[in-house]
Amino acid sequence: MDTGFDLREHGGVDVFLRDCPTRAVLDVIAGKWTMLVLVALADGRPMRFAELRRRLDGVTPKVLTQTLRALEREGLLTRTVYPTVPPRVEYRLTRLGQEAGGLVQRITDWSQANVAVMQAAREEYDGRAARQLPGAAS
Amino acid sequence: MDTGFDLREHGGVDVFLRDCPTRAVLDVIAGKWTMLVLVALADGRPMRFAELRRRLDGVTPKVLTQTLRALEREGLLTRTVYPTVPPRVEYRLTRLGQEAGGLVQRITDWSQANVAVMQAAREEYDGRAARQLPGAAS
DNA sequence: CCGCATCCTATTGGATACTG
DNA sequence: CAGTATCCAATAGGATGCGG
Repeated sequence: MDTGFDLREHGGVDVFLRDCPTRAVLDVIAGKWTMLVLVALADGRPMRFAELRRRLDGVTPKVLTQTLRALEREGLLTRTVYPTVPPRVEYRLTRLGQEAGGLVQRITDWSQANVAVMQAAREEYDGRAARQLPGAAS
Repeated sequence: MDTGFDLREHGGVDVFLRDCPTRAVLDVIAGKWTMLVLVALADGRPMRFAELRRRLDGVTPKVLTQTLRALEREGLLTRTVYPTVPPRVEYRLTRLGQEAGGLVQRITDWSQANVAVMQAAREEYDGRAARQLPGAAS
């Protein structure tokens, strides 16, 4: 179980070096749709491709597939094909995936609770920027 | 305080529509370095530009600036300039930012605890893929 | 129904050099 | 020290159409 990385060699738990394994995980969940998939499946209930596609409004099939494959590769998701006709494929988070989904859901819950605050911050920031760049027209 | 979005109009709390405000937040923290910045500053201690740059090994000044500005815009970070010479600029998470940082840190902690499992999953997945695409050479 | 193949664009991120 | 400016590369993401 050697991961080829020892935090102690690099001076502490909070150093973010180029080859830190945490980065690999972060890079995966940083995908545009990944966290949404994780939250959608966080409760452990399996879901079919089309259903996921509907819940993630705007995702194209290609990108959804890529996202699902990446999660499968990481061991967070299982893909089960039922050889029926028409074909039926179910996606379900593993135990590990559910843990991740739960953590991500905390973030989405938190952000929903603070949407208004952040929108206000954004507007104030943009307003300040606009005043400092007095622009040409009207 | 109207955000222009009412979840009830769209059929539930767990629908991820194109204009869902949660998406905006997710898009911000999904940046390649954003979560690392959030964790680095999660304890509330301010940090200077160069110090951050050292901790996020590999980040270029341009990208770090972009990341910091995005967080500032969202109201998660404050940028304080001390008009000394040489110049001194401190970055510090707001209360909101610290909350976010705490949540992200749970994810990084979790991923560090499960690095080995995920690496194993990755290798098994890749191995299976290699066996199914029997490749040309040797 | 699931999702791959192809092609294409846009955005992100990086390298390098330079400035207040 | 703390960035900005410029240019460039990578890749993520999207549109469309077909195949099992």
